[in-house]
Amino acid sequence: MIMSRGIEFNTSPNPMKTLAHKQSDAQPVSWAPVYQALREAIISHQIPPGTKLPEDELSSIYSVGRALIRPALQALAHDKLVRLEPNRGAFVAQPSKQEAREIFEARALIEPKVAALAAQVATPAAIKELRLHLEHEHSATQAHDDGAAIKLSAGFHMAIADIAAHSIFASYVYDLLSRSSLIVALYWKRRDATCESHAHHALVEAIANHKPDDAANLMRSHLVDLLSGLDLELVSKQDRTLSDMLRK
Amino acid sequence: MIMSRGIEFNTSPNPMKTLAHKQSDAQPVSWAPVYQALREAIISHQIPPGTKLPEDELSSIYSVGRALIRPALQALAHDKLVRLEPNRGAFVAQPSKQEAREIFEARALIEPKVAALAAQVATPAAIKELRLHLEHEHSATQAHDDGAAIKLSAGFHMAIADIAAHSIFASYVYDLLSRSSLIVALYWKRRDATCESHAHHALVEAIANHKPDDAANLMRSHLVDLLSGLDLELVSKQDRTLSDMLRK
DNA sequence: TTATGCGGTTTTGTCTACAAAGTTATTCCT
DNA sequence: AGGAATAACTTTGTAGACAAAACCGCATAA
Repeated sequence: MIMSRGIEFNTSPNPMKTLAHKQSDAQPVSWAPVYQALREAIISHQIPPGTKLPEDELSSIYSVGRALIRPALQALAHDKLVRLEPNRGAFVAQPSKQEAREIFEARALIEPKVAALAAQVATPAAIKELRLHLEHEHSATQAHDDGAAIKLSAGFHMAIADIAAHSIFASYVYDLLSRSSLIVALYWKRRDATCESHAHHALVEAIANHKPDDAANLMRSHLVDLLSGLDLELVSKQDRTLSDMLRK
Repeated sequence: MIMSRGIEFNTSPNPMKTLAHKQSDAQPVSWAPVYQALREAIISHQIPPGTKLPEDELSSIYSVGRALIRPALQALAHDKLVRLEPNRGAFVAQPSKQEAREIFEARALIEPKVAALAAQVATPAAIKELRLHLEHEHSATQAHDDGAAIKLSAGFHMAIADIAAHSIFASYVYDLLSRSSLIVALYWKRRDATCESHAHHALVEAIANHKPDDAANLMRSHLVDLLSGLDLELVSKQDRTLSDMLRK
């Protein structure tokens, strides 16, 4: 078993349990471990955007045949986490600034609605778990563990989507969050990530007190804050592709 | 070339042009013709929900190797149009009533926003095309061509999403519309589809006059109308799975 | 008569090999 | 010396074959 780069996966009976949060479209297929491992590695910034993902390299890393690598890459391509170029191979996606803006616009529409739903149906147990999540975030931020902080921040939003118990919205939130992770890797400019925890704290209170409107508004402003931490000033699409070509 | 069931596809340079409306995530891969043909067949109710899709049958129908069938089925599974059961095969998806409700809730959130966006940015050319679309719908309804009417009705919503020029929202609308097609196949109770064209007409006017709020409200009420045409009264999830087992 | 166990058949899952396309480096010509 | 064409190499795309799992029918026993 070759296990380089520190990427690991187990072949337990239910391989989808690998992730911290349950996957909305969990299909118990055999290439799931590869998919999950790669997805985790991309989302947690272990593999930077633009990295080439050669099939036989992955094949030897995970010690499975290429037949299991291909569907995993295809699934990641459908998630827009990798870009498949015919006869060229797979690369970790690099969302354009335009895409980044649109993703955050979509989040600004969907996540407030999800937060309101969560505030309506949250059980005491769910709220307790949410507070626990907040604790973890806080300790990760204090320990300056950037990787864990990023993952936990996304996990907080996923947890709210789980509470809302709406499979469609949840899958969209998962989709947008994973792509947001790529956006953060590319366009994050502010290094002081302290501003977030206060917003999360207020959100938990609104949800715990069953105030849907407050939760929605807090989520909306929180997303505006997040967006303001990105460097997305206008560049024309032509410039973007030109610089792409020059850089490459 | 074996072409049964009337399903056809061409292998033109850009196989994605087969569909009436451009696909948001158009990847110029070789299995695209199979994917498009199957997707079209499912959406247009040529293949009813629950139908098994054996790999080698599809392989002989489209006269391609199974290696091209598998990724196509996988992509359709990601779209939630087919369900992949390990070691069992692929089946056309059968959304539960719960899923159906959630899908229409998602549409009720996203499509009004998209309609408002379209009303803001619609060009005269786009409006003209929208009116043309309306004409086609009208003639299909008058000719009692149910299949065409269903497809054109969805096409109208897709056209609005195209005008809005927001790739994320557009892909979500496409996703929700294709799944709505399955829902209609399963749960449609009203056979008089005449009510729709008036709502579409009013929507076009709101978009043409650049009134985003009106467009959003019209879209919202239109979706409520559509939902009321479905038979989705409560059945407990336990009952649902039980009846599933009995029926199968 | 009904239920259970066994075996054949069908269908999916995976691997290996070959073909095609792309990329890179080298060489030759200007 | 610089640029273009060509050749070698690398990587992906596709087909075929084999193995494993599930399904169906039949026989046998309670």
